[in-house]
Amino acid sequence: MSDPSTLPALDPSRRKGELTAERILDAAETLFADRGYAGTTLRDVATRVGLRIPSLYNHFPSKDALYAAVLARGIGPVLAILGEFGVEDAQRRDPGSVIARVMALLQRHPKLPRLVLHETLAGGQRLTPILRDWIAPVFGRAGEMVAASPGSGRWTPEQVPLLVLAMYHMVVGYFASAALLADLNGIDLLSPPVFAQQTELLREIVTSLFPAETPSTT
Amino acid sequence: MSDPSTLPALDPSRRKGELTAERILDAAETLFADRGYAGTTLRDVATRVGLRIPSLYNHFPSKDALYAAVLARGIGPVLAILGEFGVEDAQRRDPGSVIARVMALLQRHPKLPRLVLHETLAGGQRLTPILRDWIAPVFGRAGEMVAASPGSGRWTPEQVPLLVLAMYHMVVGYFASAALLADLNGIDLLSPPVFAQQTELLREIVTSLFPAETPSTT
Amino acid sequence: MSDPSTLPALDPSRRKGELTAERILDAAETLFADRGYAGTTLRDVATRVGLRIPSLYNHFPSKDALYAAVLARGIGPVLAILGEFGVEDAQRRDPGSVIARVMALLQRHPKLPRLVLHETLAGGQRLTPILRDWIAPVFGRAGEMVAASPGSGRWTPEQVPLLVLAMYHMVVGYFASAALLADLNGIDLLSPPVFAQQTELLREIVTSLFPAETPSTT
Amino acid sequence: MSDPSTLPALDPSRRKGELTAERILDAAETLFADRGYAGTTLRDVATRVGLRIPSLYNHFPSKDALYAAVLARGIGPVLAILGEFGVEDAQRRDPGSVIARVMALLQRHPKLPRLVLHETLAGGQRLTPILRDWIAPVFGRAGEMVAASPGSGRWTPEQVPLLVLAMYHMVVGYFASAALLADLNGIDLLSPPVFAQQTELLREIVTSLFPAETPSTT
DNA sequence: GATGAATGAGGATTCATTCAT
DNA sequence: AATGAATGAATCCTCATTCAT
Repeated sequence: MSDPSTLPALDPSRRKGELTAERILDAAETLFADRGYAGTTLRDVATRVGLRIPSLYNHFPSKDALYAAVLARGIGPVLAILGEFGVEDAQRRDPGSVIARVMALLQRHPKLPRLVLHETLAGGQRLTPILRDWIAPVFGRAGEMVAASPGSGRWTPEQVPLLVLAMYHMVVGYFASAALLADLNGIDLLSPPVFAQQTELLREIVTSLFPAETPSTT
Repeated sequence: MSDPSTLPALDPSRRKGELTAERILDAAETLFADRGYAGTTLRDVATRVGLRIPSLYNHFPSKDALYAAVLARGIGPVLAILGEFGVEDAQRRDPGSVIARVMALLQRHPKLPRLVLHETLAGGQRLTPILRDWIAPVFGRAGEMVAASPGSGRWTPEQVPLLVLAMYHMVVGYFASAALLADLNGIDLLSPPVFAQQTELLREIVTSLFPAETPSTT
Repeated sequence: MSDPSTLPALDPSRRKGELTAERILDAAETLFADRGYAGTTLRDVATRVGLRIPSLYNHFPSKDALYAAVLARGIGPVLAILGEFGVEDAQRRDPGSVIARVMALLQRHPKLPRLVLHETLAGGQRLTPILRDWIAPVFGRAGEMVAASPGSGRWTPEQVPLLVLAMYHMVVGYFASAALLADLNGIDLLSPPVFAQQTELLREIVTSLFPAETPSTT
Repeated sequence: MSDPSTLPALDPSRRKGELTAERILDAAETLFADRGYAGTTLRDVATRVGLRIPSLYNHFPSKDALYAAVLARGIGPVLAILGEFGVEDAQRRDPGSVIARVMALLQRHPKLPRLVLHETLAGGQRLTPILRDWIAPVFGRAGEMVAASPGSGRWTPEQVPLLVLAMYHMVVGYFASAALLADLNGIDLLSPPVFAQQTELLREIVTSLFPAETPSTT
């Protein structure tokens, strides 16, 4: 994200300001993901960035705006990528690969699920528009993918949205529980081996739910 | 939860006192579940109960204690019931029925999952002991049940905890998303028909994952 | 204002609270009159009362509300008294006595003119409604009084409001300048002798403007 | 005030610089007159000029200095002109013409009275020296003029300063109330017709107070 | 058991100012 | 001359808590 070498020489002063904004976003993302909106203090953010509180206001006009920016920066790219498959993948024989790719994507944005979950618990009051505009379509497309999947014959149309939701929860909840399990059992869910195991598990679960071979007998 | 009709005529003053504590717990439970610990204010609680803030201190010594009491009151009965099956049910042929019963149990305590999820997201810092003492054993027992299930041959021992976790997330996440979906799509996940559908779906999913009859052929 | 001896024994606790509120109003009145709204800080008010800032919020919900209360408490009684004459006095032969009585009234509320003047300078933005409801009628009545005065034949109907305004400014401005002149020349405009002189002057001025005996010839 | 058209072609860069300072003074004058010192923010000033805050510091070393400059620029010319008459006019038969000329002068500097009034209310603490040096002499000269006026026989020497003050307040208060009345009644006191009426009214009032013809009969 | 009053600590935000660019 | 960034101080206000009543 902050890779100066790849960028053509910008006006250095602007560059610096943008970097600071990015660092603020990084700090805020972590804190919001950990503690939620109410539990996060601008003092925490500032301290983490190595600034004084008023300096934050040189980059974001309010705590709310900072939160929105964190969400936008986090959700945007993920949804963009999410939007890419779905068209082609619905036709594939392997729905399990989709969930594996989602996991891989989220592995690079592990704070996002917690961020979204905080919002979800709060009823999305603060940023319902963002959620409405961004998440709803993804759920819709996911439903279409499920419906188009080979093994979807098992499920009634009414079940499809709930099925998507359940898979969503399996994925998102995994990230949500990571911190707690690390604290409780010393197991780091986000460590590569465990993560690979989880991905494999999800793939198997999906495969179970969409038994691709079923139509072969027909 | 606060069901005065079932109580025999108590000494009115004492009963009133208990009722007040109960009413505070009710209000706090709702608010903590909705907004988390940091997002909930004693003012909110007091207003919801129809008291002034200092009165809360006649019943609970601090906000933290109130939170702990809410968690204890919420988690306790559920875990108690959860503890009952497991022994017998592990022997049964139908792991799906277990999850159905959990759903039925949580339907009567719908705020509990959100409460726990808030804690989970926060890393359980505030009340790790409660979680350690209460939740960890349940997970352990659930793992044993899964391992003892007829269809468990599919899963390696390493996968079992992750499998339990995934099912846990499917259940808990469902309650967590209820408020948001109600707000977003107008769908009330907690309405009886949808809830029944979800329960049935989970049962089918579990059945898929533990194909009880399959091994009969082997 | 705070005269406990005349009041029947109230519930002491309530009494105390009301006294505190009154003391806050006193302090705020002085400060708002001296420095205006923006120039007055709650810290100043609290310090002057001998409280900490948050305690102010036990009595007034916001700085704005405190300001409104100060204005209401200050303007209310004055306007009430102002409203009393006008009916009868319009019939009198001596318009100068009215202004003398206004001066006597304001002598007991010397901060009020400065308070109102601050508002006036600010365009009354903050409390236009109060001004509209309270001051406008007084001006209207004053205009009627002027029009009904014996010597009013000199003035055209269009001049009457401007005449009222000019007299208003003579009165109000006197109080506004008091602090400055005390500071600059050491003259205390509010000292009884000077004040009596000013009252007499105003009476003469008004008498000049409404030469009561003139109509006798007509 | 900032009338570029009358200026011969200056060195553009220098001219632009001066213009910027002038524009800052214009903006600040309006804001200080409207909201007083405490109620005016450098952000407001900068926004109104179309600059960022730090740029103001290229032209004025502090908010206080800016305020002083506004006052100096506003008061200076007016006092200069005010100083011109007095000598000659004291001899004239028509004291009403003096006040008419003051009004005409202030019509071109309508913010000045409000600026001064803000200072007056604040006790002149901030800029007492300016007031002492500039305003006191004017009052003194005005007193001399009044004493030298034909109709001054009515007034005792002790009354003269108070009389001057009262007339001062009639004039200054008129400008102070302009904004409020515009807001309240939609009457624009500064519109030419109303202003002419007010000037005429003041002339009549002064004439009443100094009945020039009186000595003729004796 | 309930509450008005008081308060230390801390919340987000604004302000005037400085400095490097 | 203009400005983005940074900041100490102070703004209004809220919070959890205590205490006397």
